Amino acid sequence: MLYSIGQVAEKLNISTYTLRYYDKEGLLPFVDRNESGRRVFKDADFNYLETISCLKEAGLPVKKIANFIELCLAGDRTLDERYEFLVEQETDLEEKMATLQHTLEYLRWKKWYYKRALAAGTEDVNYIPGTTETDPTLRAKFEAMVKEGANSKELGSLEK
Amino acid sequence: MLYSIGQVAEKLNISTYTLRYYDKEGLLPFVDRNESGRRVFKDADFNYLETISCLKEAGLPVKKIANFIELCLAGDRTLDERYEFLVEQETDLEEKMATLQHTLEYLRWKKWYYKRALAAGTEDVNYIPGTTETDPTLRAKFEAMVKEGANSKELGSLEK
DNA sequence: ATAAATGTTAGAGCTAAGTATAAGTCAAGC
DNA sequence: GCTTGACTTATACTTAGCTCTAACATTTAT
Repeated sequence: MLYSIGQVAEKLNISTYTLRYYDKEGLLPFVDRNESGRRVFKDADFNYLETISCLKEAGLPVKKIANFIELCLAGDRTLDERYEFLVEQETDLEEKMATLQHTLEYLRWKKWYYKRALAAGTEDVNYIPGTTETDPTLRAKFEAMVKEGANSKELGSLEK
Repeated sequence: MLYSIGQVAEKLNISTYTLRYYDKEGLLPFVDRNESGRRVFKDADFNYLETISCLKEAGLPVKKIANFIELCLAGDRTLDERYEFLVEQETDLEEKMATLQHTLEYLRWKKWYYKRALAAGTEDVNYIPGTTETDPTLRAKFEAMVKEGANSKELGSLEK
């Protein structure tokens, strides 16, 4: 089964512009051309396209992805390099997810903060009396509540 | 306690250029100026700066963050809007983390794929014999191995 | 009191990742 | 045989988020 650039674009939900851009940047050296110079994608190419999409999702710049694809086409002598590359990406992504987890916890704490303020009708309930600074004991209270109430009614009341 | 733009930049590990850029984009309307027009940050501002950094971490564009900061300065009448904003960001981030989890799983699968290839000295062990296409039963084998071997020696052998 | 450091603004420049345009080629349907 | 639509290349434009420069002011240390 063979595919034109337009068909691939549609399948992957990206534009033909993007695909040509990727090709120019060296992400698609495996794509064949027909007699009149048009790109012809084959089924096997979708494996590469999946890898490209995954590495993009992981946040890698196009040049690094091009690099990896190059290694893939270079044959068995680059197997170890490819493995090390993946180990590195795994580590980076794990770190990224850990910081996103902290970000998420911050958002939840702020949600709780505003829920409290909404209940009182004013943000003042979260401030040190007489100031406009957040009561520094408040976050600890929130954390305690999350900890004990995980999966219970306590947490349920945090949700919508 | 008061801080110059340079001191804040150092604390936050960002450049003064970036801070001025943020100010220009409306992220820092709470920052005061002294008689000669220089920015003067106060302790209370670090709460906002923490929020800004969190929202950046979550991947929000600068304009949306400026929007939220504006709501914060508008007083209690925007409490509900701020709460809804946070709910939306929480949802978006949860979705983002779910797709990153898939990405991570793909990276681990590929790591396993290359570990197999390395052990054999050639990628051919992963192909349908005679072709250059990946054996389609392979990923299921990997998934099964992950599932049963979670936290055991099986998984340990996947690591370095 | 003078040099060095730090600040100010306006505006130019840079990088990444597309996105669009122009001018042309090619294959299919009427 | 001619129009339509999908393709080709090269090149220009766009957006986001900085990053830097220039020209000038102010503050700090010697």
